[in-house]
Amino acid sequence: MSRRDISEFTIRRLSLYLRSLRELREAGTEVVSSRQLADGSGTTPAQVRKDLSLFGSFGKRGRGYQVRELLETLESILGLDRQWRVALVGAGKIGRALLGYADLERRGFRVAAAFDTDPEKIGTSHYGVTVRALEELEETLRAEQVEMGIIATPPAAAQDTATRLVEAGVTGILNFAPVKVDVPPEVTLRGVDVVLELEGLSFALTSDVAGGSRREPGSAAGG
Amino acid sequence: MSRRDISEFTIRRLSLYLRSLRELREAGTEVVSSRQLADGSGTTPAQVRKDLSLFGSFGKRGRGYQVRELLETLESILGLDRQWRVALVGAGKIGRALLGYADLERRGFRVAAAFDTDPEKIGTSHYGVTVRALEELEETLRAEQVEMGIIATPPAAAQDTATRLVEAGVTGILNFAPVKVDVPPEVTLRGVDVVLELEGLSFALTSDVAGGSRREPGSAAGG
DNA sequence: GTCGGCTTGTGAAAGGATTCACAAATCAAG
DNA sequence: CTTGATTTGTGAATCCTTTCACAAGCCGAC
Repeated sequence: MSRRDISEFTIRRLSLYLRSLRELREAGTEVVSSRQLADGSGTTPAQVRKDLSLFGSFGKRGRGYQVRELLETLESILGLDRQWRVALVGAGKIGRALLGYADLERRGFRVAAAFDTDPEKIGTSHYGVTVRALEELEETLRAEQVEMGIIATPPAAAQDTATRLVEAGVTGILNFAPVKVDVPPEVTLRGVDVVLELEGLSFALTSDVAGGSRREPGSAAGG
Repeated sequence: MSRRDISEFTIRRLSLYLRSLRELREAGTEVVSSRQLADGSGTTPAQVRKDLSLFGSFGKRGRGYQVRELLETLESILGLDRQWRVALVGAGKIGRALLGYADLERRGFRVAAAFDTDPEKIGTSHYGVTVRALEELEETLRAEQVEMGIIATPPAAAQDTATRLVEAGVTGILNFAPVKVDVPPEVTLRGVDVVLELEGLSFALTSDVAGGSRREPGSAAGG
C-alpha cells in the first residue's frame, strides 16, 4: 500500500481527525477511542480504524489511541511536520481575506509572496505581505522556494496563472477561481468554489420533500 | 429514482456542467456533446451521460445537447430558477469578502442580511448590506424569509450560530468555520475549509515520489 | 433513400469505499 | 490469576460509483 494508493477520501478524514485531536489536546485529554474520533469528525468508528490501519497500528486494543502520539503521527503522514511556503496570486477580496487568515500560518502554511497585476495594489502590504507585480512571479518563487500556489484571480486569468505557477516550480495548487484549470499530471490541484457549494444546498432544499439528509462524501460535513 | 437518491457526486458534477454550459452560451455555441462537457468539467463522456440520464433524456443521438435548453434544464434541476435569500453570520475578513463577491448575486444567491456581535461592526455597510446585531437574527430571518445561512464566525461560535440559524427556519447551511457543526437531519450542511484543502496538497506533495496525480473525487478538480 | 460517421441512453461489468463482524489484545476488579 | 468489559485491527461482505460496450437514433452527403 503505497501513499499513492490512498484515496482522497481518507486524506480528508485524516485532516478531520487531526482537527479533533488538536481540540482534545487543548482539553488535556490523553487517550481517545475510534468512537470518539468518529463522533468528532462525523464518521464511524470502523472508518476511523480502517483509515488509520492504512498507515500502521497506532492504538492499543481495549484502550484506544494516545492523543499526543496520534496527533504527531497524523501530522507526519500529512507532511505537516514542516513549514510550507505558499504563493498567493490575486490580491482582490478573497486574496486579502486569505492574507489575514491567521490559521494558515498557524497550521504551517506561510504565504511567502503575493502577486497582482493592478498597479494600485502592487506595493501595498497586507498583514505583513507585500503585493508584487505579476512579472516578478517566476523569479520570486524560485528565490523563495515556494512549492504551493493559491489562485485567487478572476476566472479569465486562472489558467494562465496556473501555467506560470507550474512553470515556476509549484507542484500543488489551490484554485478559488470558478473555472476549470488544467495542470500537468505531476501537479496536484484542488478547487474551492462557493457558488458550487451553494448550488448543492439549492438542490437539497429543492428536493420533493424539502430539506433532507443526503450522503455527503466530498466535503466532509461540518468542515 | 427520487431526487433523494441522487448522490452528491452527481450534483457537484451538474454544477460543473452548468459552468461549462454558461461559457458555451457566452461563446454562442448552440450544441454540445457529452465529450465536450466532459472535457470542460474534468470527467468522462459516459459519466456526463449517466448523470444526465438520472433526470431524463435531454440530448439527440448523433447530435448532442442544445446548450440553451440543457442549461435551463440543469438550472431547474438544481433549483436555480429562482432567487435564494441567504443570511451571513460573521462580518470578519471572510464574511466581508463574501459580501463583495458579486457572483453570489449573479448566480441567484442574495445576501439578505448580515450579522455580527462586534459593536464596531454593527451598523456598518459593505457592498450594500448592513451588519446587524446578532440578537436580531431570528426576527430578521423570518421577516426576510431567509432559507440559507453562511457561517463565517470564529470556530467557537459556529455551533451556536448553526443552532440559531436552524431555529430561525434555515434548512441549508454553508460552514466556513473549521470545526464540526451538528444540525438536525432535515437540514443540509456543507463545509469549506481552506486549511483542510492545503493539508491535502501537503500530503500529495509529501508522497514518496513527490507530487503526483491522485484521484480527486470530492472537490472537483479545477473548481 | 441509403450509407457512413457520430452520439446518446443504458444495462452489465468493474472498480472502490464503507460497513460488518470477530479474533486478539488490554485493563481493572476481585 | 481469572473474569468481564473494552477496544483495536482486519478480512469478508455490502454498498455505491464509475466505466464499458453496444443498440438505437440522428444527420449530412450523395
